Amino acid sequence: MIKQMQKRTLETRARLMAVATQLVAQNGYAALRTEEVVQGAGVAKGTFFSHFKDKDALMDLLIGAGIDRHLDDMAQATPPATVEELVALHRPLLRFMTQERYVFDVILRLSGAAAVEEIGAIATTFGRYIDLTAAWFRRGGFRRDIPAELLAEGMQAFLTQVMALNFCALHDDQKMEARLEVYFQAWLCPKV
Amino acid sequence: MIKQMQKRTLETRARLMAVATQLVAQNGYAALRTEEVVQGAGVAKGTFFSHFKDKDALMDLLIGAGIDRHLDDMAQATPPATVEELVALHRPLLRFMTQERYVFDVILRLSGAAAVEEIGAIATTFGRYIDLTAAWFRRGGFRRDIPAELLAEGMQAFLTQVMALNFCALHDDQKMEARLEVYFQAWLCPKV
DNA sequence: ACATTAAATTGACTGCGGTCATTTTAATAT
DNA sequence: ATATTAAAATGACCGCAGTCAATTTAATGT
Repeated sequence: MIKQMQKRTLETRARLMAVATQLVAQNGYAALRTEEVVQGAGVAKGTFFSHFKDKDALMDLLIGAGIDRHLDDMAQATPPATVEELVALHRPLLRFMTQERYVFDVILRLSGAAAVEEIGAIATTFGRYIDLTAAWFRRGGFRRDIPAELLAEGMQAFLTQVMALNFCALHDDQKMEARLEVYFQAWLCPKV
Repeated sequence: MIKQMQKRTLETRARLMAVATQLVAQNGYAALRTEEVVQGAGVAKGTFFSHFKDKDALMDLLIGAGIDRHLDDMAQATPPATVEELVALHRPLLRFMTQERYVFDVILRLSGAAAVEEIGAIATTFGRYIDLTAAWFRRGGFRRDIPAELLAEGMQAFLTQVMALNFCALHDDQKMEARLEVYFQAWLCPKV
């Protein structure tokens, strides 16, 4: 049966993922070594790369899952009516994405799919983010002279900007959120 | 004399830079190998790393110089009065920054200084970009409800966004500029 | 049972960035 | 001239991601 072979494959992959998740929980993302993962899973180095294109592909899944959890929470919450609420809703996501410089780098690198066919986990979450925030804007309460999708894309741009600036000097959550609020205000509620 | 020692140091560094520049002109940024650079300069591997913290530090200088050349041109040009002119002014810079995926990655990684003390070449050019565009906005012609500096920072955010999206699917300058115009219009000339 | 075949796994090997104890160079003191 | 000393240069070495020809596993045909 083909099922059998697939089963072995899936088991190995699940084992690799489980070990990787465990190691990340222990030592963080940047410290993850493929060598440790394969040792923990009891397979050879090459097996790792027959399951994942490269280390980034694994990170894409791990970090993408993390982002997804936060988007779930955001989708669950009541839609924000003010910029303050909007910023507050972003806090956990922001914290997750900037927990390590390495994590942010990976997100930046993988936030756009390399090709149309193979859209990665992180790139998918960015699409989700656009959909989610666009839905908020369609409910009204913010500027209406441009499409909600465009508003959402701008959010993404400013989110990235704020996180990038955050790594410039000293890591300071307070500053990050303050800056985000300024950007969001200017983008979502222009007073011309 | 202390001068003598400094001279040797400067000569070696200049030789490394010259060889690196030459190699990049030949094969592009991503293909540069430190091994080739030191061989071309006639020094040992370790010498490279006593002159540059890491490979990124060299790239910072090379790419930073490239960006600076384009900023020189932009500063020379007559200040843009419309969004179309603004986008047109960005064309060469945009082309340079997206000539290689690797170049864009390096720019993203180094656009924020890691620490306050050591602001790199690329990070400096981003400061220059803010100053330049802020000066344009202070002349008027665009929205005035927020500080020119903030407007400029938004430009940077959208510029990054457009370049990132550019690497998502097929590389297409036309689309990149079109998208940039939409963003700039919405950011600089809100019609609320 | 046995042969065939395709997928899954293996691990020695490569490429390349980066390190560091050691050696060389050259400026200054005696 | 010679000793001293600090900077500069050296290159063997390391860590780690990623490769690939060879081997094992397991499903299918006869």
